[in-house]
Amino acid sequence: MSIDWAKHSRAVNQRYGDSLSATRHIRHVLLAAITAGDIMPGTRLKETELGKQLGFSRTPLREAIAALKAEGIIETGEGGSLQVRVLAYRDIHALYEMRATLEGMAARLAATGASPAEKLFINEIRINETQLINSQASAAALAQINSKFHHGIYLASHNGFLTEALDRLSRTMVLLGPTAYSLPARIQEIALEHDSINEAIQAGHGDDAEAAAKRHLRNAVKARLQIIAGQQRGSLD
Amino acid sequence: MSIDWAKHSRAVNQRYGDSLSATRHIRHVLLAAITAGDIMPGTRLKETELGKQLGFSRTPLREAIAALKAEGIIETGEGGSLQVRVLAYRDIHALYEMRATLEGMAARLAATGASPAEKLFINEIRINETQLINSQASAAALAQINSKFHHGIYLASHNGFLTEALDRLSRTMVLLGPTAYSLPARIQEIALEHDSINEAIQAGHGDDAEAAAKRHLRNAVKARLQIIAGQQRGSLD
DNA sequence: ATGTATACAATTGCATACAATATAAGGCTG
DNA sequence: CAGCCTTATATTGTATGCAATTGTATACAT
Repeated sequence: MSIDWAKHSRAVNQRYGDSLSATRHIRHVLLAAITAGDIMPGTRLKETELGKQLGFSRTPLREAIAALKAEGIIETGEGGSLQVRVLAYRDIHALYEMRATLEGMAARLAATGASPAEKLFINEIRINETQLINSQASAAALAQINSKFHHGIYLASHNGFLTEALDRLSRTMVLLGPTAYSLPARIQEIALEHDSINEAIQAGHGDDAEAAAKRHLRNAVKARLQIIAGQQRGSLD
Repeated sequence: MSIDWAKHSRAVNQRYGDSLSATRHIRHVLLAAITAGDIMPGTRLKETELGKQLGFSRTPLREAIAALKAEGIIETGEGGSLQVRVLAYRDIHALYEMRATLEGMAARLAATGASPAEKLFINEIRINETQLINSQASAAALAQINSKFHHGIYLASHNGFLTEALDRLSRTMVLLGPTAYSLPARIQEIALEHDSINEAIQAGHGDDAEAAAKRHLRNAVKARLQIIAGQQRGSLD
């Protein structure tokens, strides 16, 4: 069976406009397909086939892939074959360890350096999230508002390199599969943890914000491990 | 005047072997040229010209450039023209702020989690550095052993994402120009600061290691600002 | 003299074609 | 029948060519 590339393509056009270069368009489409779970880690990607399906020649496709390789989303196998990166178990810990440090840093900087407008913006997202949770929104919608909340904090750190590093980590995280919003019990916890972070930021307490963000991430690993344990696909693929 | 690409090409072959794909080879050569200061930030890169000089067609060249764009080393100007990324003044602070956090994290992890062999290895590099300083080695040689020292700590953190993020930052730093080893007074300070970090790691004191690394980076920014002030090229390029 | 429009040159973006290499299958030999 | 070598096929790596866009220079008008 084949993947519905047209759907992802439309989504990318809607999000970024249809004036993207082929290379950038393809990059976003591939990321969307991986995020949606249409392409699982370990899946082999064949240039000719992909190019035909996407309706582009191999040249822009290869450039998009070169960028994704530089980001660590796609890797080359032994014979130069391409595949979606497979994360090892210890990578999960390393990934969350990094995110804990960087999210902590971002939260601290946001608390101490965000403008009043930025703080209001973050608070608004937080309120929005509560409404969505109360209205039993879908896991996808919750994951999206969650992204917004975190990204708002990244931006408020006023550090472009930090923002980019965290964005990159987020993109890498999609390799782990479904988000924690598939766990009903975790949703309420997330809300509380986001509240702690938000409150510390609003109050301008750097130490508290950092600590709250780190706590949040520690709990996130735990939830992730729970999901993985639940999947129990075993090691025989 | 033209750049001596052959020199960089040879250096890359010597370092990585001559079996690299054209794309990867070109990527390393470009990085080397930027690091050496042969190509300054803001310099416009023309594909046709570069390809002819390097002896490759535009296809692998463009793929290498796509990777460097993803890394933030090369950026596209308004009209899609390529140029070496120009860092703004505030980028310098953001960059060092990031490095301080990540180097702190790496030093802490190295102190608490490095294997005995890794600790010995780091210590050996540190001793080596002292010898080089005492023998009045060149700035380039000192910069190289400095890289080794830091990279050794990255690896000892046992966190691949952290190592990669720090490597990436290091590559971005070459955009800032000459290293602090051009300042004689700074060399002795660096030795002392490295000693603090090393001692904390050897002793297994995570807090101390992190603090020492952060101190080291704070002083590094100061030295960097001094260099920039000394250059005083003004803002009229 | 300055601002603007138009034509031309230069450069990037994309596609196709070719070369090299890896994978897989089939036949041959021990 | 098993193992290995040979060959055919599939896939990646590289080169070239064309189209579209952008930068630049010159001429004209204000």
